[in-house]
Amino acid sequence: MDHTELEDRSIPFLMHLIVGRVENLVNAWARPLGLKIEGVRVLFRLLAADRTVNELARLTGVELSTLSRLLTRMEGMDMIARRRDTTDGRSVIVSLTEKGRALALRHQPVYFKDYETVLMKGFSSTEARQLRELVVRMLDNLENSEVHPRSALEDTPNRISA
Amino acid sequence: MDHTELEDRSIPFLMHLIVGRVENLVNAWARPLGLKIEGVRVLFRLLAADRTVNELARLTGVELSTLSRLLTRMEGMDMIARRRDTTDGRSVIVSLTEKGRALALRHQPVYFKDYETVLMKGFSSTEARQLRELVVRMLDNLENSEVHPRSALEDTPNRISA
DNA sequence: TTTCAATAGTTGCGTTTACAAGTAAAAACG
DNA sequence: CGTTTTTACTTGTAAACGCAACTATTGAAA
Repeated sequence: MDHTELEDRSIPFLMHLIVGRVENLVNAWARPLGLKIEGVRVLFRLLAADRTVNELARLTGVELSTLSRLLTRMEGMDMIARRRDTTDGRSVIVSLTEKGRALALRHQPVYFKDYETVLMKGFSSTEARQLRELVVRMLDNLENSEVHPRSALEDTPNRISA
Repeated sequence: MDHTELEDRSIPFLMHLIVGRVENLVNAWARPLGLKIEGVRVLFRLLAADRTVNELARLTGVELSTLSRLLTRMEGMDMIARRRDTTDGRSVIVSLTEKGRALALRHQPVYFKDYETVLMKGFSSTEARQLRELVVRMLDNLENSEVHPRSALEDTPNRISA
């Protein structure tokens, strides 16, 4: 697709396209492992430390119920293990199995570099730095603006039937 | 969530978070209309011109079968109409109904501005321009790099059982 | 032509998703 | 303490997703 054809050149839409394509690439890459991008994120995240399900959800951006079922699958593939926290019986601690750790260790170094490399090909180090800064600020904006844009209804004088 | 906690500050992941949050906001905004973000995109896109299903898919980034079913729903809500192309019997031309056009016209001006405004709050015009340029270049990189990063399997000396 | 291939769109189907409801443990309250 | 609320996670359910298979039309090949 030639994006120059796109009339909608808004930042959110362009970013949507970029993210979608990266996810497709990563999903294809991770298919032989039986994972999709969320699973890959979980795997790599657990390299740094064991995590509760809640922490994992927060850190990977995966919805909680989705994550719970993903963990069940990854458990079945012997990549991760769940154990109940002994000090807080509500929490479940997720950790890598030996197999999961080997997998993560083997692929992590390549993974992050590869995708950022493709994405930011031809970027000067200054541009790369600027981009990262701007992206972080956008995320800040989203999190600090508790005030949502007005809804389609508030915006609408006469009610539209669903 | 405080993104400063995130260890993974890679551009793809940060963009993933941003896009996800924007989609949630837009979905909430569009719920009273019976639409989600893809439907909103279709609606606004059709303001400029009638389109075939294929064109719409390409222009909105929605997968074809998903789009087909979305169109059926939007047809049921009397927002769009489908008619077969008389010059090419394979194509279906999608257009706005009167109701759909009114809806799109009412909301479009507000919509784009609102979300870009939230996202890029506090950005100087220079920063905004830089961001747009960098984003477009990332999209270019994805589309020109036909060479995918090597797959997890090629990368893996000993095969991992699925 | 007749046949074969390519394009456009829809639908069948198994998987995944997200919201909400459910279970269970801990914390807060009185 | 007993009661209520909050927190952590899982599961039920209906809807949505994407791949692949299918139908139909057009284009190319021989």
